[in-house]
Amino acid sequence: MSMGPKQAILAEFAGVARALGHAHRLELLEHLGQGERGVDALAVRVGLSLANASQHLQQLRRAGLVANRRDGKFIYYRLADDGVTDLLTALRHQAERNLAEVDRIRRGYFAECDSFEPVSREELLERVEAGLVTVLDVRPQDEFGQGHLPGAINIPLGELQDRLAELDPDREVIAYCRGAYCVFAFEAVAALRAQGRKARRLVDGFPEWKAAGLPVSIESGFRPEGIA
Amino acid sequence: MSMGPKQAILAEFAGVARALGHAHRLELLEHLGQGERGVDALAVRVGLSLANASQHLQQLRRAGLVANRRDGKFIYYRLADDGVTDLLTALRHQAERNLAEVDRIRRGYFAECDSFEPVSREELLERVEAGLVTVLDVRPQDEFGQGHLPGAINIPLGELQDRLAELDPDREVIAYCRGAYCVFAFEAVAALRAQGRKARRLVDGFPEWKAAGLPVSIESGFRPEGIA
DNA sequence: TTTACAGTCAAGTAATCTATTGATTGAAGT
DNA sequence: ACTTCAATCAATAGATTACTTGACTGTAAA
Repeated sequence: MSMGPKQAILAEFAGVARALGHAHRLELLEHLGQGERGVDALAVRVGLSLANASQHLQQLRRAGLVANRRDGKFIYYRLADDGVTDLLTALRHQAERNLAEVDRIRRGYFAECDSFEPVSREELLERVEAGLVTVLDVRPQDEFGQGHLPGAINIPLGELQDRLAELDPDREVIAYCRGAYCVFAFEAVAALRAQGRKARRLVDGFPEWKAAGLPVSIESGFRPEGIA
Repeated sequence: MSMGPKQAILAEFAGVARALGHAHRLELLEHLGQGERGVDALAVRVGLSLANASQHLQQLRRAGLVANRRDGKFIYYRLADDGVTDLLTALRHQAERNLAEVDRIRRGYFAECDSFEPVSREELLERVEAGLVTVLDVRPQDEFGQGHLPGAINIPLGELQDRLAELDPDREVIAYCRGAYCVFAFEAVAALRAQGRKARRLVDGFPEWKAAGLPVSIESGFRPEGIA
């Protein structure tokens, strides 16, 4: 049952990959990409029982993908480092390139919203510099508070209809949310276009922006817990 | 039991990750990184039964990580694209950064050989330009034939002692093999240093070189099958 | 101290994954 | 047609994983 050093190391790598091998854990990682959170908040957002979420989080911790800290009676989990987002991005790109099934699901659900090319990070930076666009963060308020694109306006998706007045009608809106497959930005763009506004979405979300080393704003005095 | 588009897509991503979640499959991918191979050759090299290797390869194919083609009665598998190597590299880096266990195994087995800093791809290119080093490929002959670094000399590890005369004693040797955890390069460097030669190893192996878009030489008329 | 709550642990069942065995398919050669 | 060989398929037993339930630990507040 013994094996060489290479097999031992490959077994460790395989352990990391297996930790990524469950949709619930990927969704937990997506939420952790927004900032650190308590177990209960994660469980609610991902739709898991508390015990189940706890166990998935511990698998991620054993694989070195997340870390945690205790503060009072809460335990906050966070991504181990920005490299985790890079690994998730590599996984996503691989799946998008070579899995017909992913493409089929994308086309089925996201077809109409996706008909306008998403905006790259570089293009967004240029157009913000030039003062041509409004950057719109459609995530819940607390996620916005833990970090967001500089100069972005936060209007959670549910409030968008009521707060349209806050957006300059003459400027194009570029919306973003949690990541490439978070539906918030898709729906926000669809809603804005239905109102006759010019709107596109950023190609991916906040965690990828941060992992790319681009500047991030944080509200002073944010509360890590609490659902807005 | 139904779920939204995001969950469906995350489940696909998880499937790709799960395909990477077994040491044998990672080793198969490492071998496929050298070039395409038949099922039997892979099974022998990785030490699996034919049926078992076949089934692992089919899992990799379902996940879109490898592709295959039939030629006569042989079926040749290959990596789906160079992005697979990128994903494997991202996985390796993540594990190296955050898993103490990987570090422990490295130290235990590779300590003495690793005491000299590995050479980066950039440094190798510079020193080859300047004519300062001999590049040594210690993989089996057939893997060399399917693609190797330009100007590299191929001496499989087992023949190194007998063919020392082919290496200029006054030039430093930079050895490489299949990848960062392939032991061939470690052992070649150790053997050369034991002979009083100057020798270091390239930081990783041939697949990473190729995936980085650097130039690759291929022997004309190579035979994909056959163990040297 | 007691109570309350966040989170973990332990145990059990159902489902999934792994590796082996032997049968089967598909292409070549006789 | 028959044989041969590469590879896949099918069926199985044993191991691992997922989710639930209920008990337990650690911290804070009454």
